[in-house]
Amino acid sequence: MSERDSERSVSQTVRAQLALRDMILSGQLRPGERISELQAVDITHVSRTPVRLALVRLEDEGLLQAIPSGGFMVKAFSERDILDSIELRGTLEGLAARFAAERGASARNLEPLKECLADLDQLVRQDPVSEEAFSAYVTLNARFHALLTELSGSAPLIRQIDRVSALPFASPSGFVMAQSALPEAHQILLIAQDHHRIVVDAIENREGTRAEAVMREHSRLAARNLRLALRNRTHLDLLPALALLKSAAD
Amino acid sequence: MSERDSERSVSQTVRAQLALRDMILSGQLRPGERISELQAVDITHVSRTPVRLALVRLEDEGLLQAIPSGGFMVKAFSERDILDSIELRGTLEGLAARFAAERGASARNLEPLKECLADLDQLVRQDPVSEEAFSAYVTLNARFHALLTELSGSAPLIRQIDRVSALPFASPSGFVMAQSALPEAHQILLIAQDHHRIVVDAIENREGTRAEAVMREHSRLAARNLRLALRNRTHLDLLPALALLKSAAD
DNA sequence: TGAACTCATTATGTATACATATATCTCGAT
DNA sequence: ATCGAGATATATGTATACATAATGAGTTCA
Repeated sequence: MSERDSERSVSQTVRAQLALRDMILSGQLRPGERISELQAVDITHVSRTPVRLALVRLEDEGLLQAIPSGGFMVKAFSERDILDSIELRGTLEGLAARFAAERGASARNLEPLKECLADLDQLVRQDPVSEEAFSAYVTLNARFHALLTELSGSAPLIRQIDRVSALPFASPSGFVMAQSALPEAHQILLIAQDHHRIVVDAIENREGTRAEAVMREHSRLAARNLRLALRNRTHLDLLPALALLKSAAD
Repeated sequence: MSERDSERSVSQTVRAQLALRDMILSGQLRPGERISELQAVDITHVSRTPVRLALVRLEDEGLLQAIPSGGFMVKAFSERDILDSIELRGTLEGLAARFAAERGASARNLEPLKECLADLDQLVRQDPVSEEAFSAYVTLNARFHALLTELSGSAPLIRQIDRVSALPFASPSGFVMAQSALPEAHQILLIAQDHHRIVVDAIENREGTRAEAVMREHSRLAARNLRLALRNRTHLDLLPALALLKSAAD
């Protein structure tokens, strides 16, 4: 019921944006495919005006690409693009961690991050990590990264990180679920959590360079997960984001 | 004449975007001020539909801020925001330089960058740098940074750098003209050019870390210029970008 | 057979009318 | 005098009609 309420209260523009985004990420609209406004109108059942705004928003979200002669097409990403986006996020989160450290995040501001860290600890402790635990991990992990980003205290940086993380395959939790299907799952989780711990410690001790380096390395776990997932091509269904991957067959 | 042609050929949306951007950067629309669609219609003489698109574009350009209840206001930046944006650009350009170095930019791709470097050398050699030389420097400097960014070969990274550099005070050439009025002008120019030379050298020798570090430091010259310009409050008129600065008086 | 041109179709660009939400100002009551 | 309610004005949200540009199919000519 609350969903129907929110559906009613939300603007047509947002509704269209959500619907189109879903179709792109689920692969119903394929990379390279042109997406005309009228087609989008049919899909979303809203008129051209909000549809057009939704398309523009999806463009700067990075999911669509403007066609020079007008209109939009679904953006296609190479594996390299994805890896670069991950490295990019790592670099920005590294900067955020450095800012937090150098500027002396107050104990009060560090508190939520530490709580989040403790919650994550509890999850990671289980040896065979249950499916639900993985799902909870994804949520908490996202929260940890969001808190860390906030801790930088830099609005321009927060903005950029949010923009990069909007691409599902570049987001901090983008490949965690895929990882759950891997034999190395628990091991990677332990390493990731160790990174989390180190970063908080470094920030607390004002070790900017250390905090930065660790966050950079941390993001490379996502790259590792991606490569592993692509190799054992099982469970790719856990990665809707890969619908955007340029297939080599094309 | 060509200007009139281009004015005619360009879409109303772009025209509105340009007009509004000018007014924001020139300070005719002040930070914090709400900018209603009808007001924008009056200013730009185009109808609400393209005006609205222009406003959305200016929002993700970073010049406007969405108001929760709808509409937009001119974004206000603190001095800290500006400094952070510069550091952010430096970090991203550093990553671009590292990519270029690690991935082995080919001699053929390095050529244009080296030419640009040589052109800059000639300008910098003059001791009292003329006004025109400064202006030429701005152009060439922008070109150098663009070429370097391209050299990373990473579309996602290029995109991000372009986004950051869209803010006038974060762009590589944002404070060069202001610098021209300073007594330290020539000295800073020499240092900047030395950075340029080192970065090219590092890329050529595949020294990724060195290239990255130098580009980071390079961006801090802009921060230095900003501080100097704000201190000797003369020649602030050379910095239209500062129209966006939150005044302490407010 | 292939290249180019024409015309029909379909796309986007723009303006505007209408609907709805939000802010403001006045007036009245406490 | 201050607070609150209601009306008025003004904002944005949405739909749609019309204008214009791009696209593609079919045909004709070299």
